[in-house]
Amino acid sequence: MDLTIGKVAKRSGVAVETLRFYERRGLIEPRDRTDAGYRLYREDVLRRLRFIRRAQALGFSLDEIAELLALSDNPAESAAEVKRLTHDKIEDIETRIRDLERMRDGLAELEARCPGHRGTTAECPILAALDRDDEATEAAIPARASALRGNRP
Amino acid sequence: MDLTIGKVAKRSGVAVETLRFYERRGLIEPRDRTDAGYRLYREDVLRRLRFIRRAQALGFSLDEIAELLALSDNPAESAAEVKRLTHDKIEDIETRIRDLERMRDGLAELEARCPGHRGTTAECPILAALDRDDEATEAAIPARASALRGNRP
DNA sequence: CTTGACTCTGTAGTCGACTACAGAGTCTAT
DNA sequence: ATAGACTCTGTAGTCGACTACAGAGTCAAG
Repeated sequence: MDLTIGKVAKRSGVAVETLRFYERRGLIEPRDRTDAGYRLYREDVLRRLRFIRRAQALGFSLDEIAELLALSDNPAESAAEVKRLTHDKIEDIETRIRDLERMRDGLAELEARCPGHRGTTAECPILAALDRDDEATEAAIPARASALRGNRP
Repeated sequence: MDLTIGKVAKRSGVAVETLRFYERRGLIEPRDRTDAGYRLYREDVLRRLRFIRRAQALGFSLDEIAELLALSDNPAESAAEVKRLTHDKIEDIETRIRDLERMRDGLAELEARCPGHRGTTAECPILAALDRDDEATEAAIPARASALRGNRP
C-alpha cells in the first residue's frame, strides 16, 4: 500500500534526490521507515508534490511553499495569511515584469538604430550606445534593474 | 595619471573585489603593475566599466558582455554579430516576460476567488486550487514556467 | 546464491555574480 | 618609526533549487 521513494519518484516525476532534498527542507515527510531504514510514503504525498509543483509554477519559492503547506496542514489558520502571501507574490512578479519590460524597450531601441548586416563593429550604434557619454543614449538604458531574481534554473 | 584599484572602485562605484573578479572573468585588465604588484589602470577603464554596467542593466550576462567587449575591442569584427546578440537577448527577455505574465494571471485568478479576510484556511480557495484534482482549477495554473532564470541577484 | 536494482547517509558540486576573509606585504602621514 | 589605510593572492562562502557522487547496506528474481 505504501510507496518507496523510487515509486514516488516515478509516479510524481520528481527525482529521488529531490524528494530527499524536499524532506530536508521540511516540505514532505515519509509516513514511516522499514526496518532497513527505507522511507515509506502514503499515496497522499503525491497530492502534496502536485501542490508543490503547482505553487512553483506560480512563482512561489520553496520557503514560501513551506509556509503555504504549513497553513494548509493547519486548517485553523487564517485564510487572510494565504491571501497576503498571494498578493505579495503578485506584486513581486509585477515588479519583475516591469524591470524586464524596461530592458526589452532599451534593447529594442538600440536594435532599431542598427542599420543591418553590413559593416564592422567600428560603426555599430549598439556598441556606441553602450560606450558613449551623451545623454540621449543614456536615456535608452534602464537605470538599474533590481528585483530580477528568478527562482527557477 | 594611472589609477590604483581603490580609486577605480571609488570613481566607478564598483567594489574592489568585484574589479578583481571582473579581471578573472576577462572583462577588464590593468594597464600595468607597480614594482610591488599593485594594479594600475588607465582612466579608460572607467568607460569600460560603464559599458559593463549598462549592458548588465539591459540584461546581458557577464559572458555575453565579454563577447560584446571582444567585438568592441576589435573594430574589424562584424556588426551583424552584435545585432544578433541583441536580438537573441530581446527574445530571451520576452520569453521571461510571458512566463511571468502567465504566473501573474494564475495568481490573480486565485486571488480573485478569495472572499477576503474572515475564515480559516480550511475554506481557502487558493489552497484548495493548489490541492484539488479538478480541471477547472488546473487551467488557472501555468503548466511549467521555463526560462525564468534571472541573471541578477 | 549471486546479480542487479534499489535505498541509505553524508558531503560536495552546479550556475551566476558577487562577497568575505586570512595572512602577508606596501604606502602615507605624523 | 609606527599606525592606519591600502593592496596582494588564494580560497571559500552566499543564494536557490537542485544534482551527483561515494561507499555501504537491502531486496527480488532467476
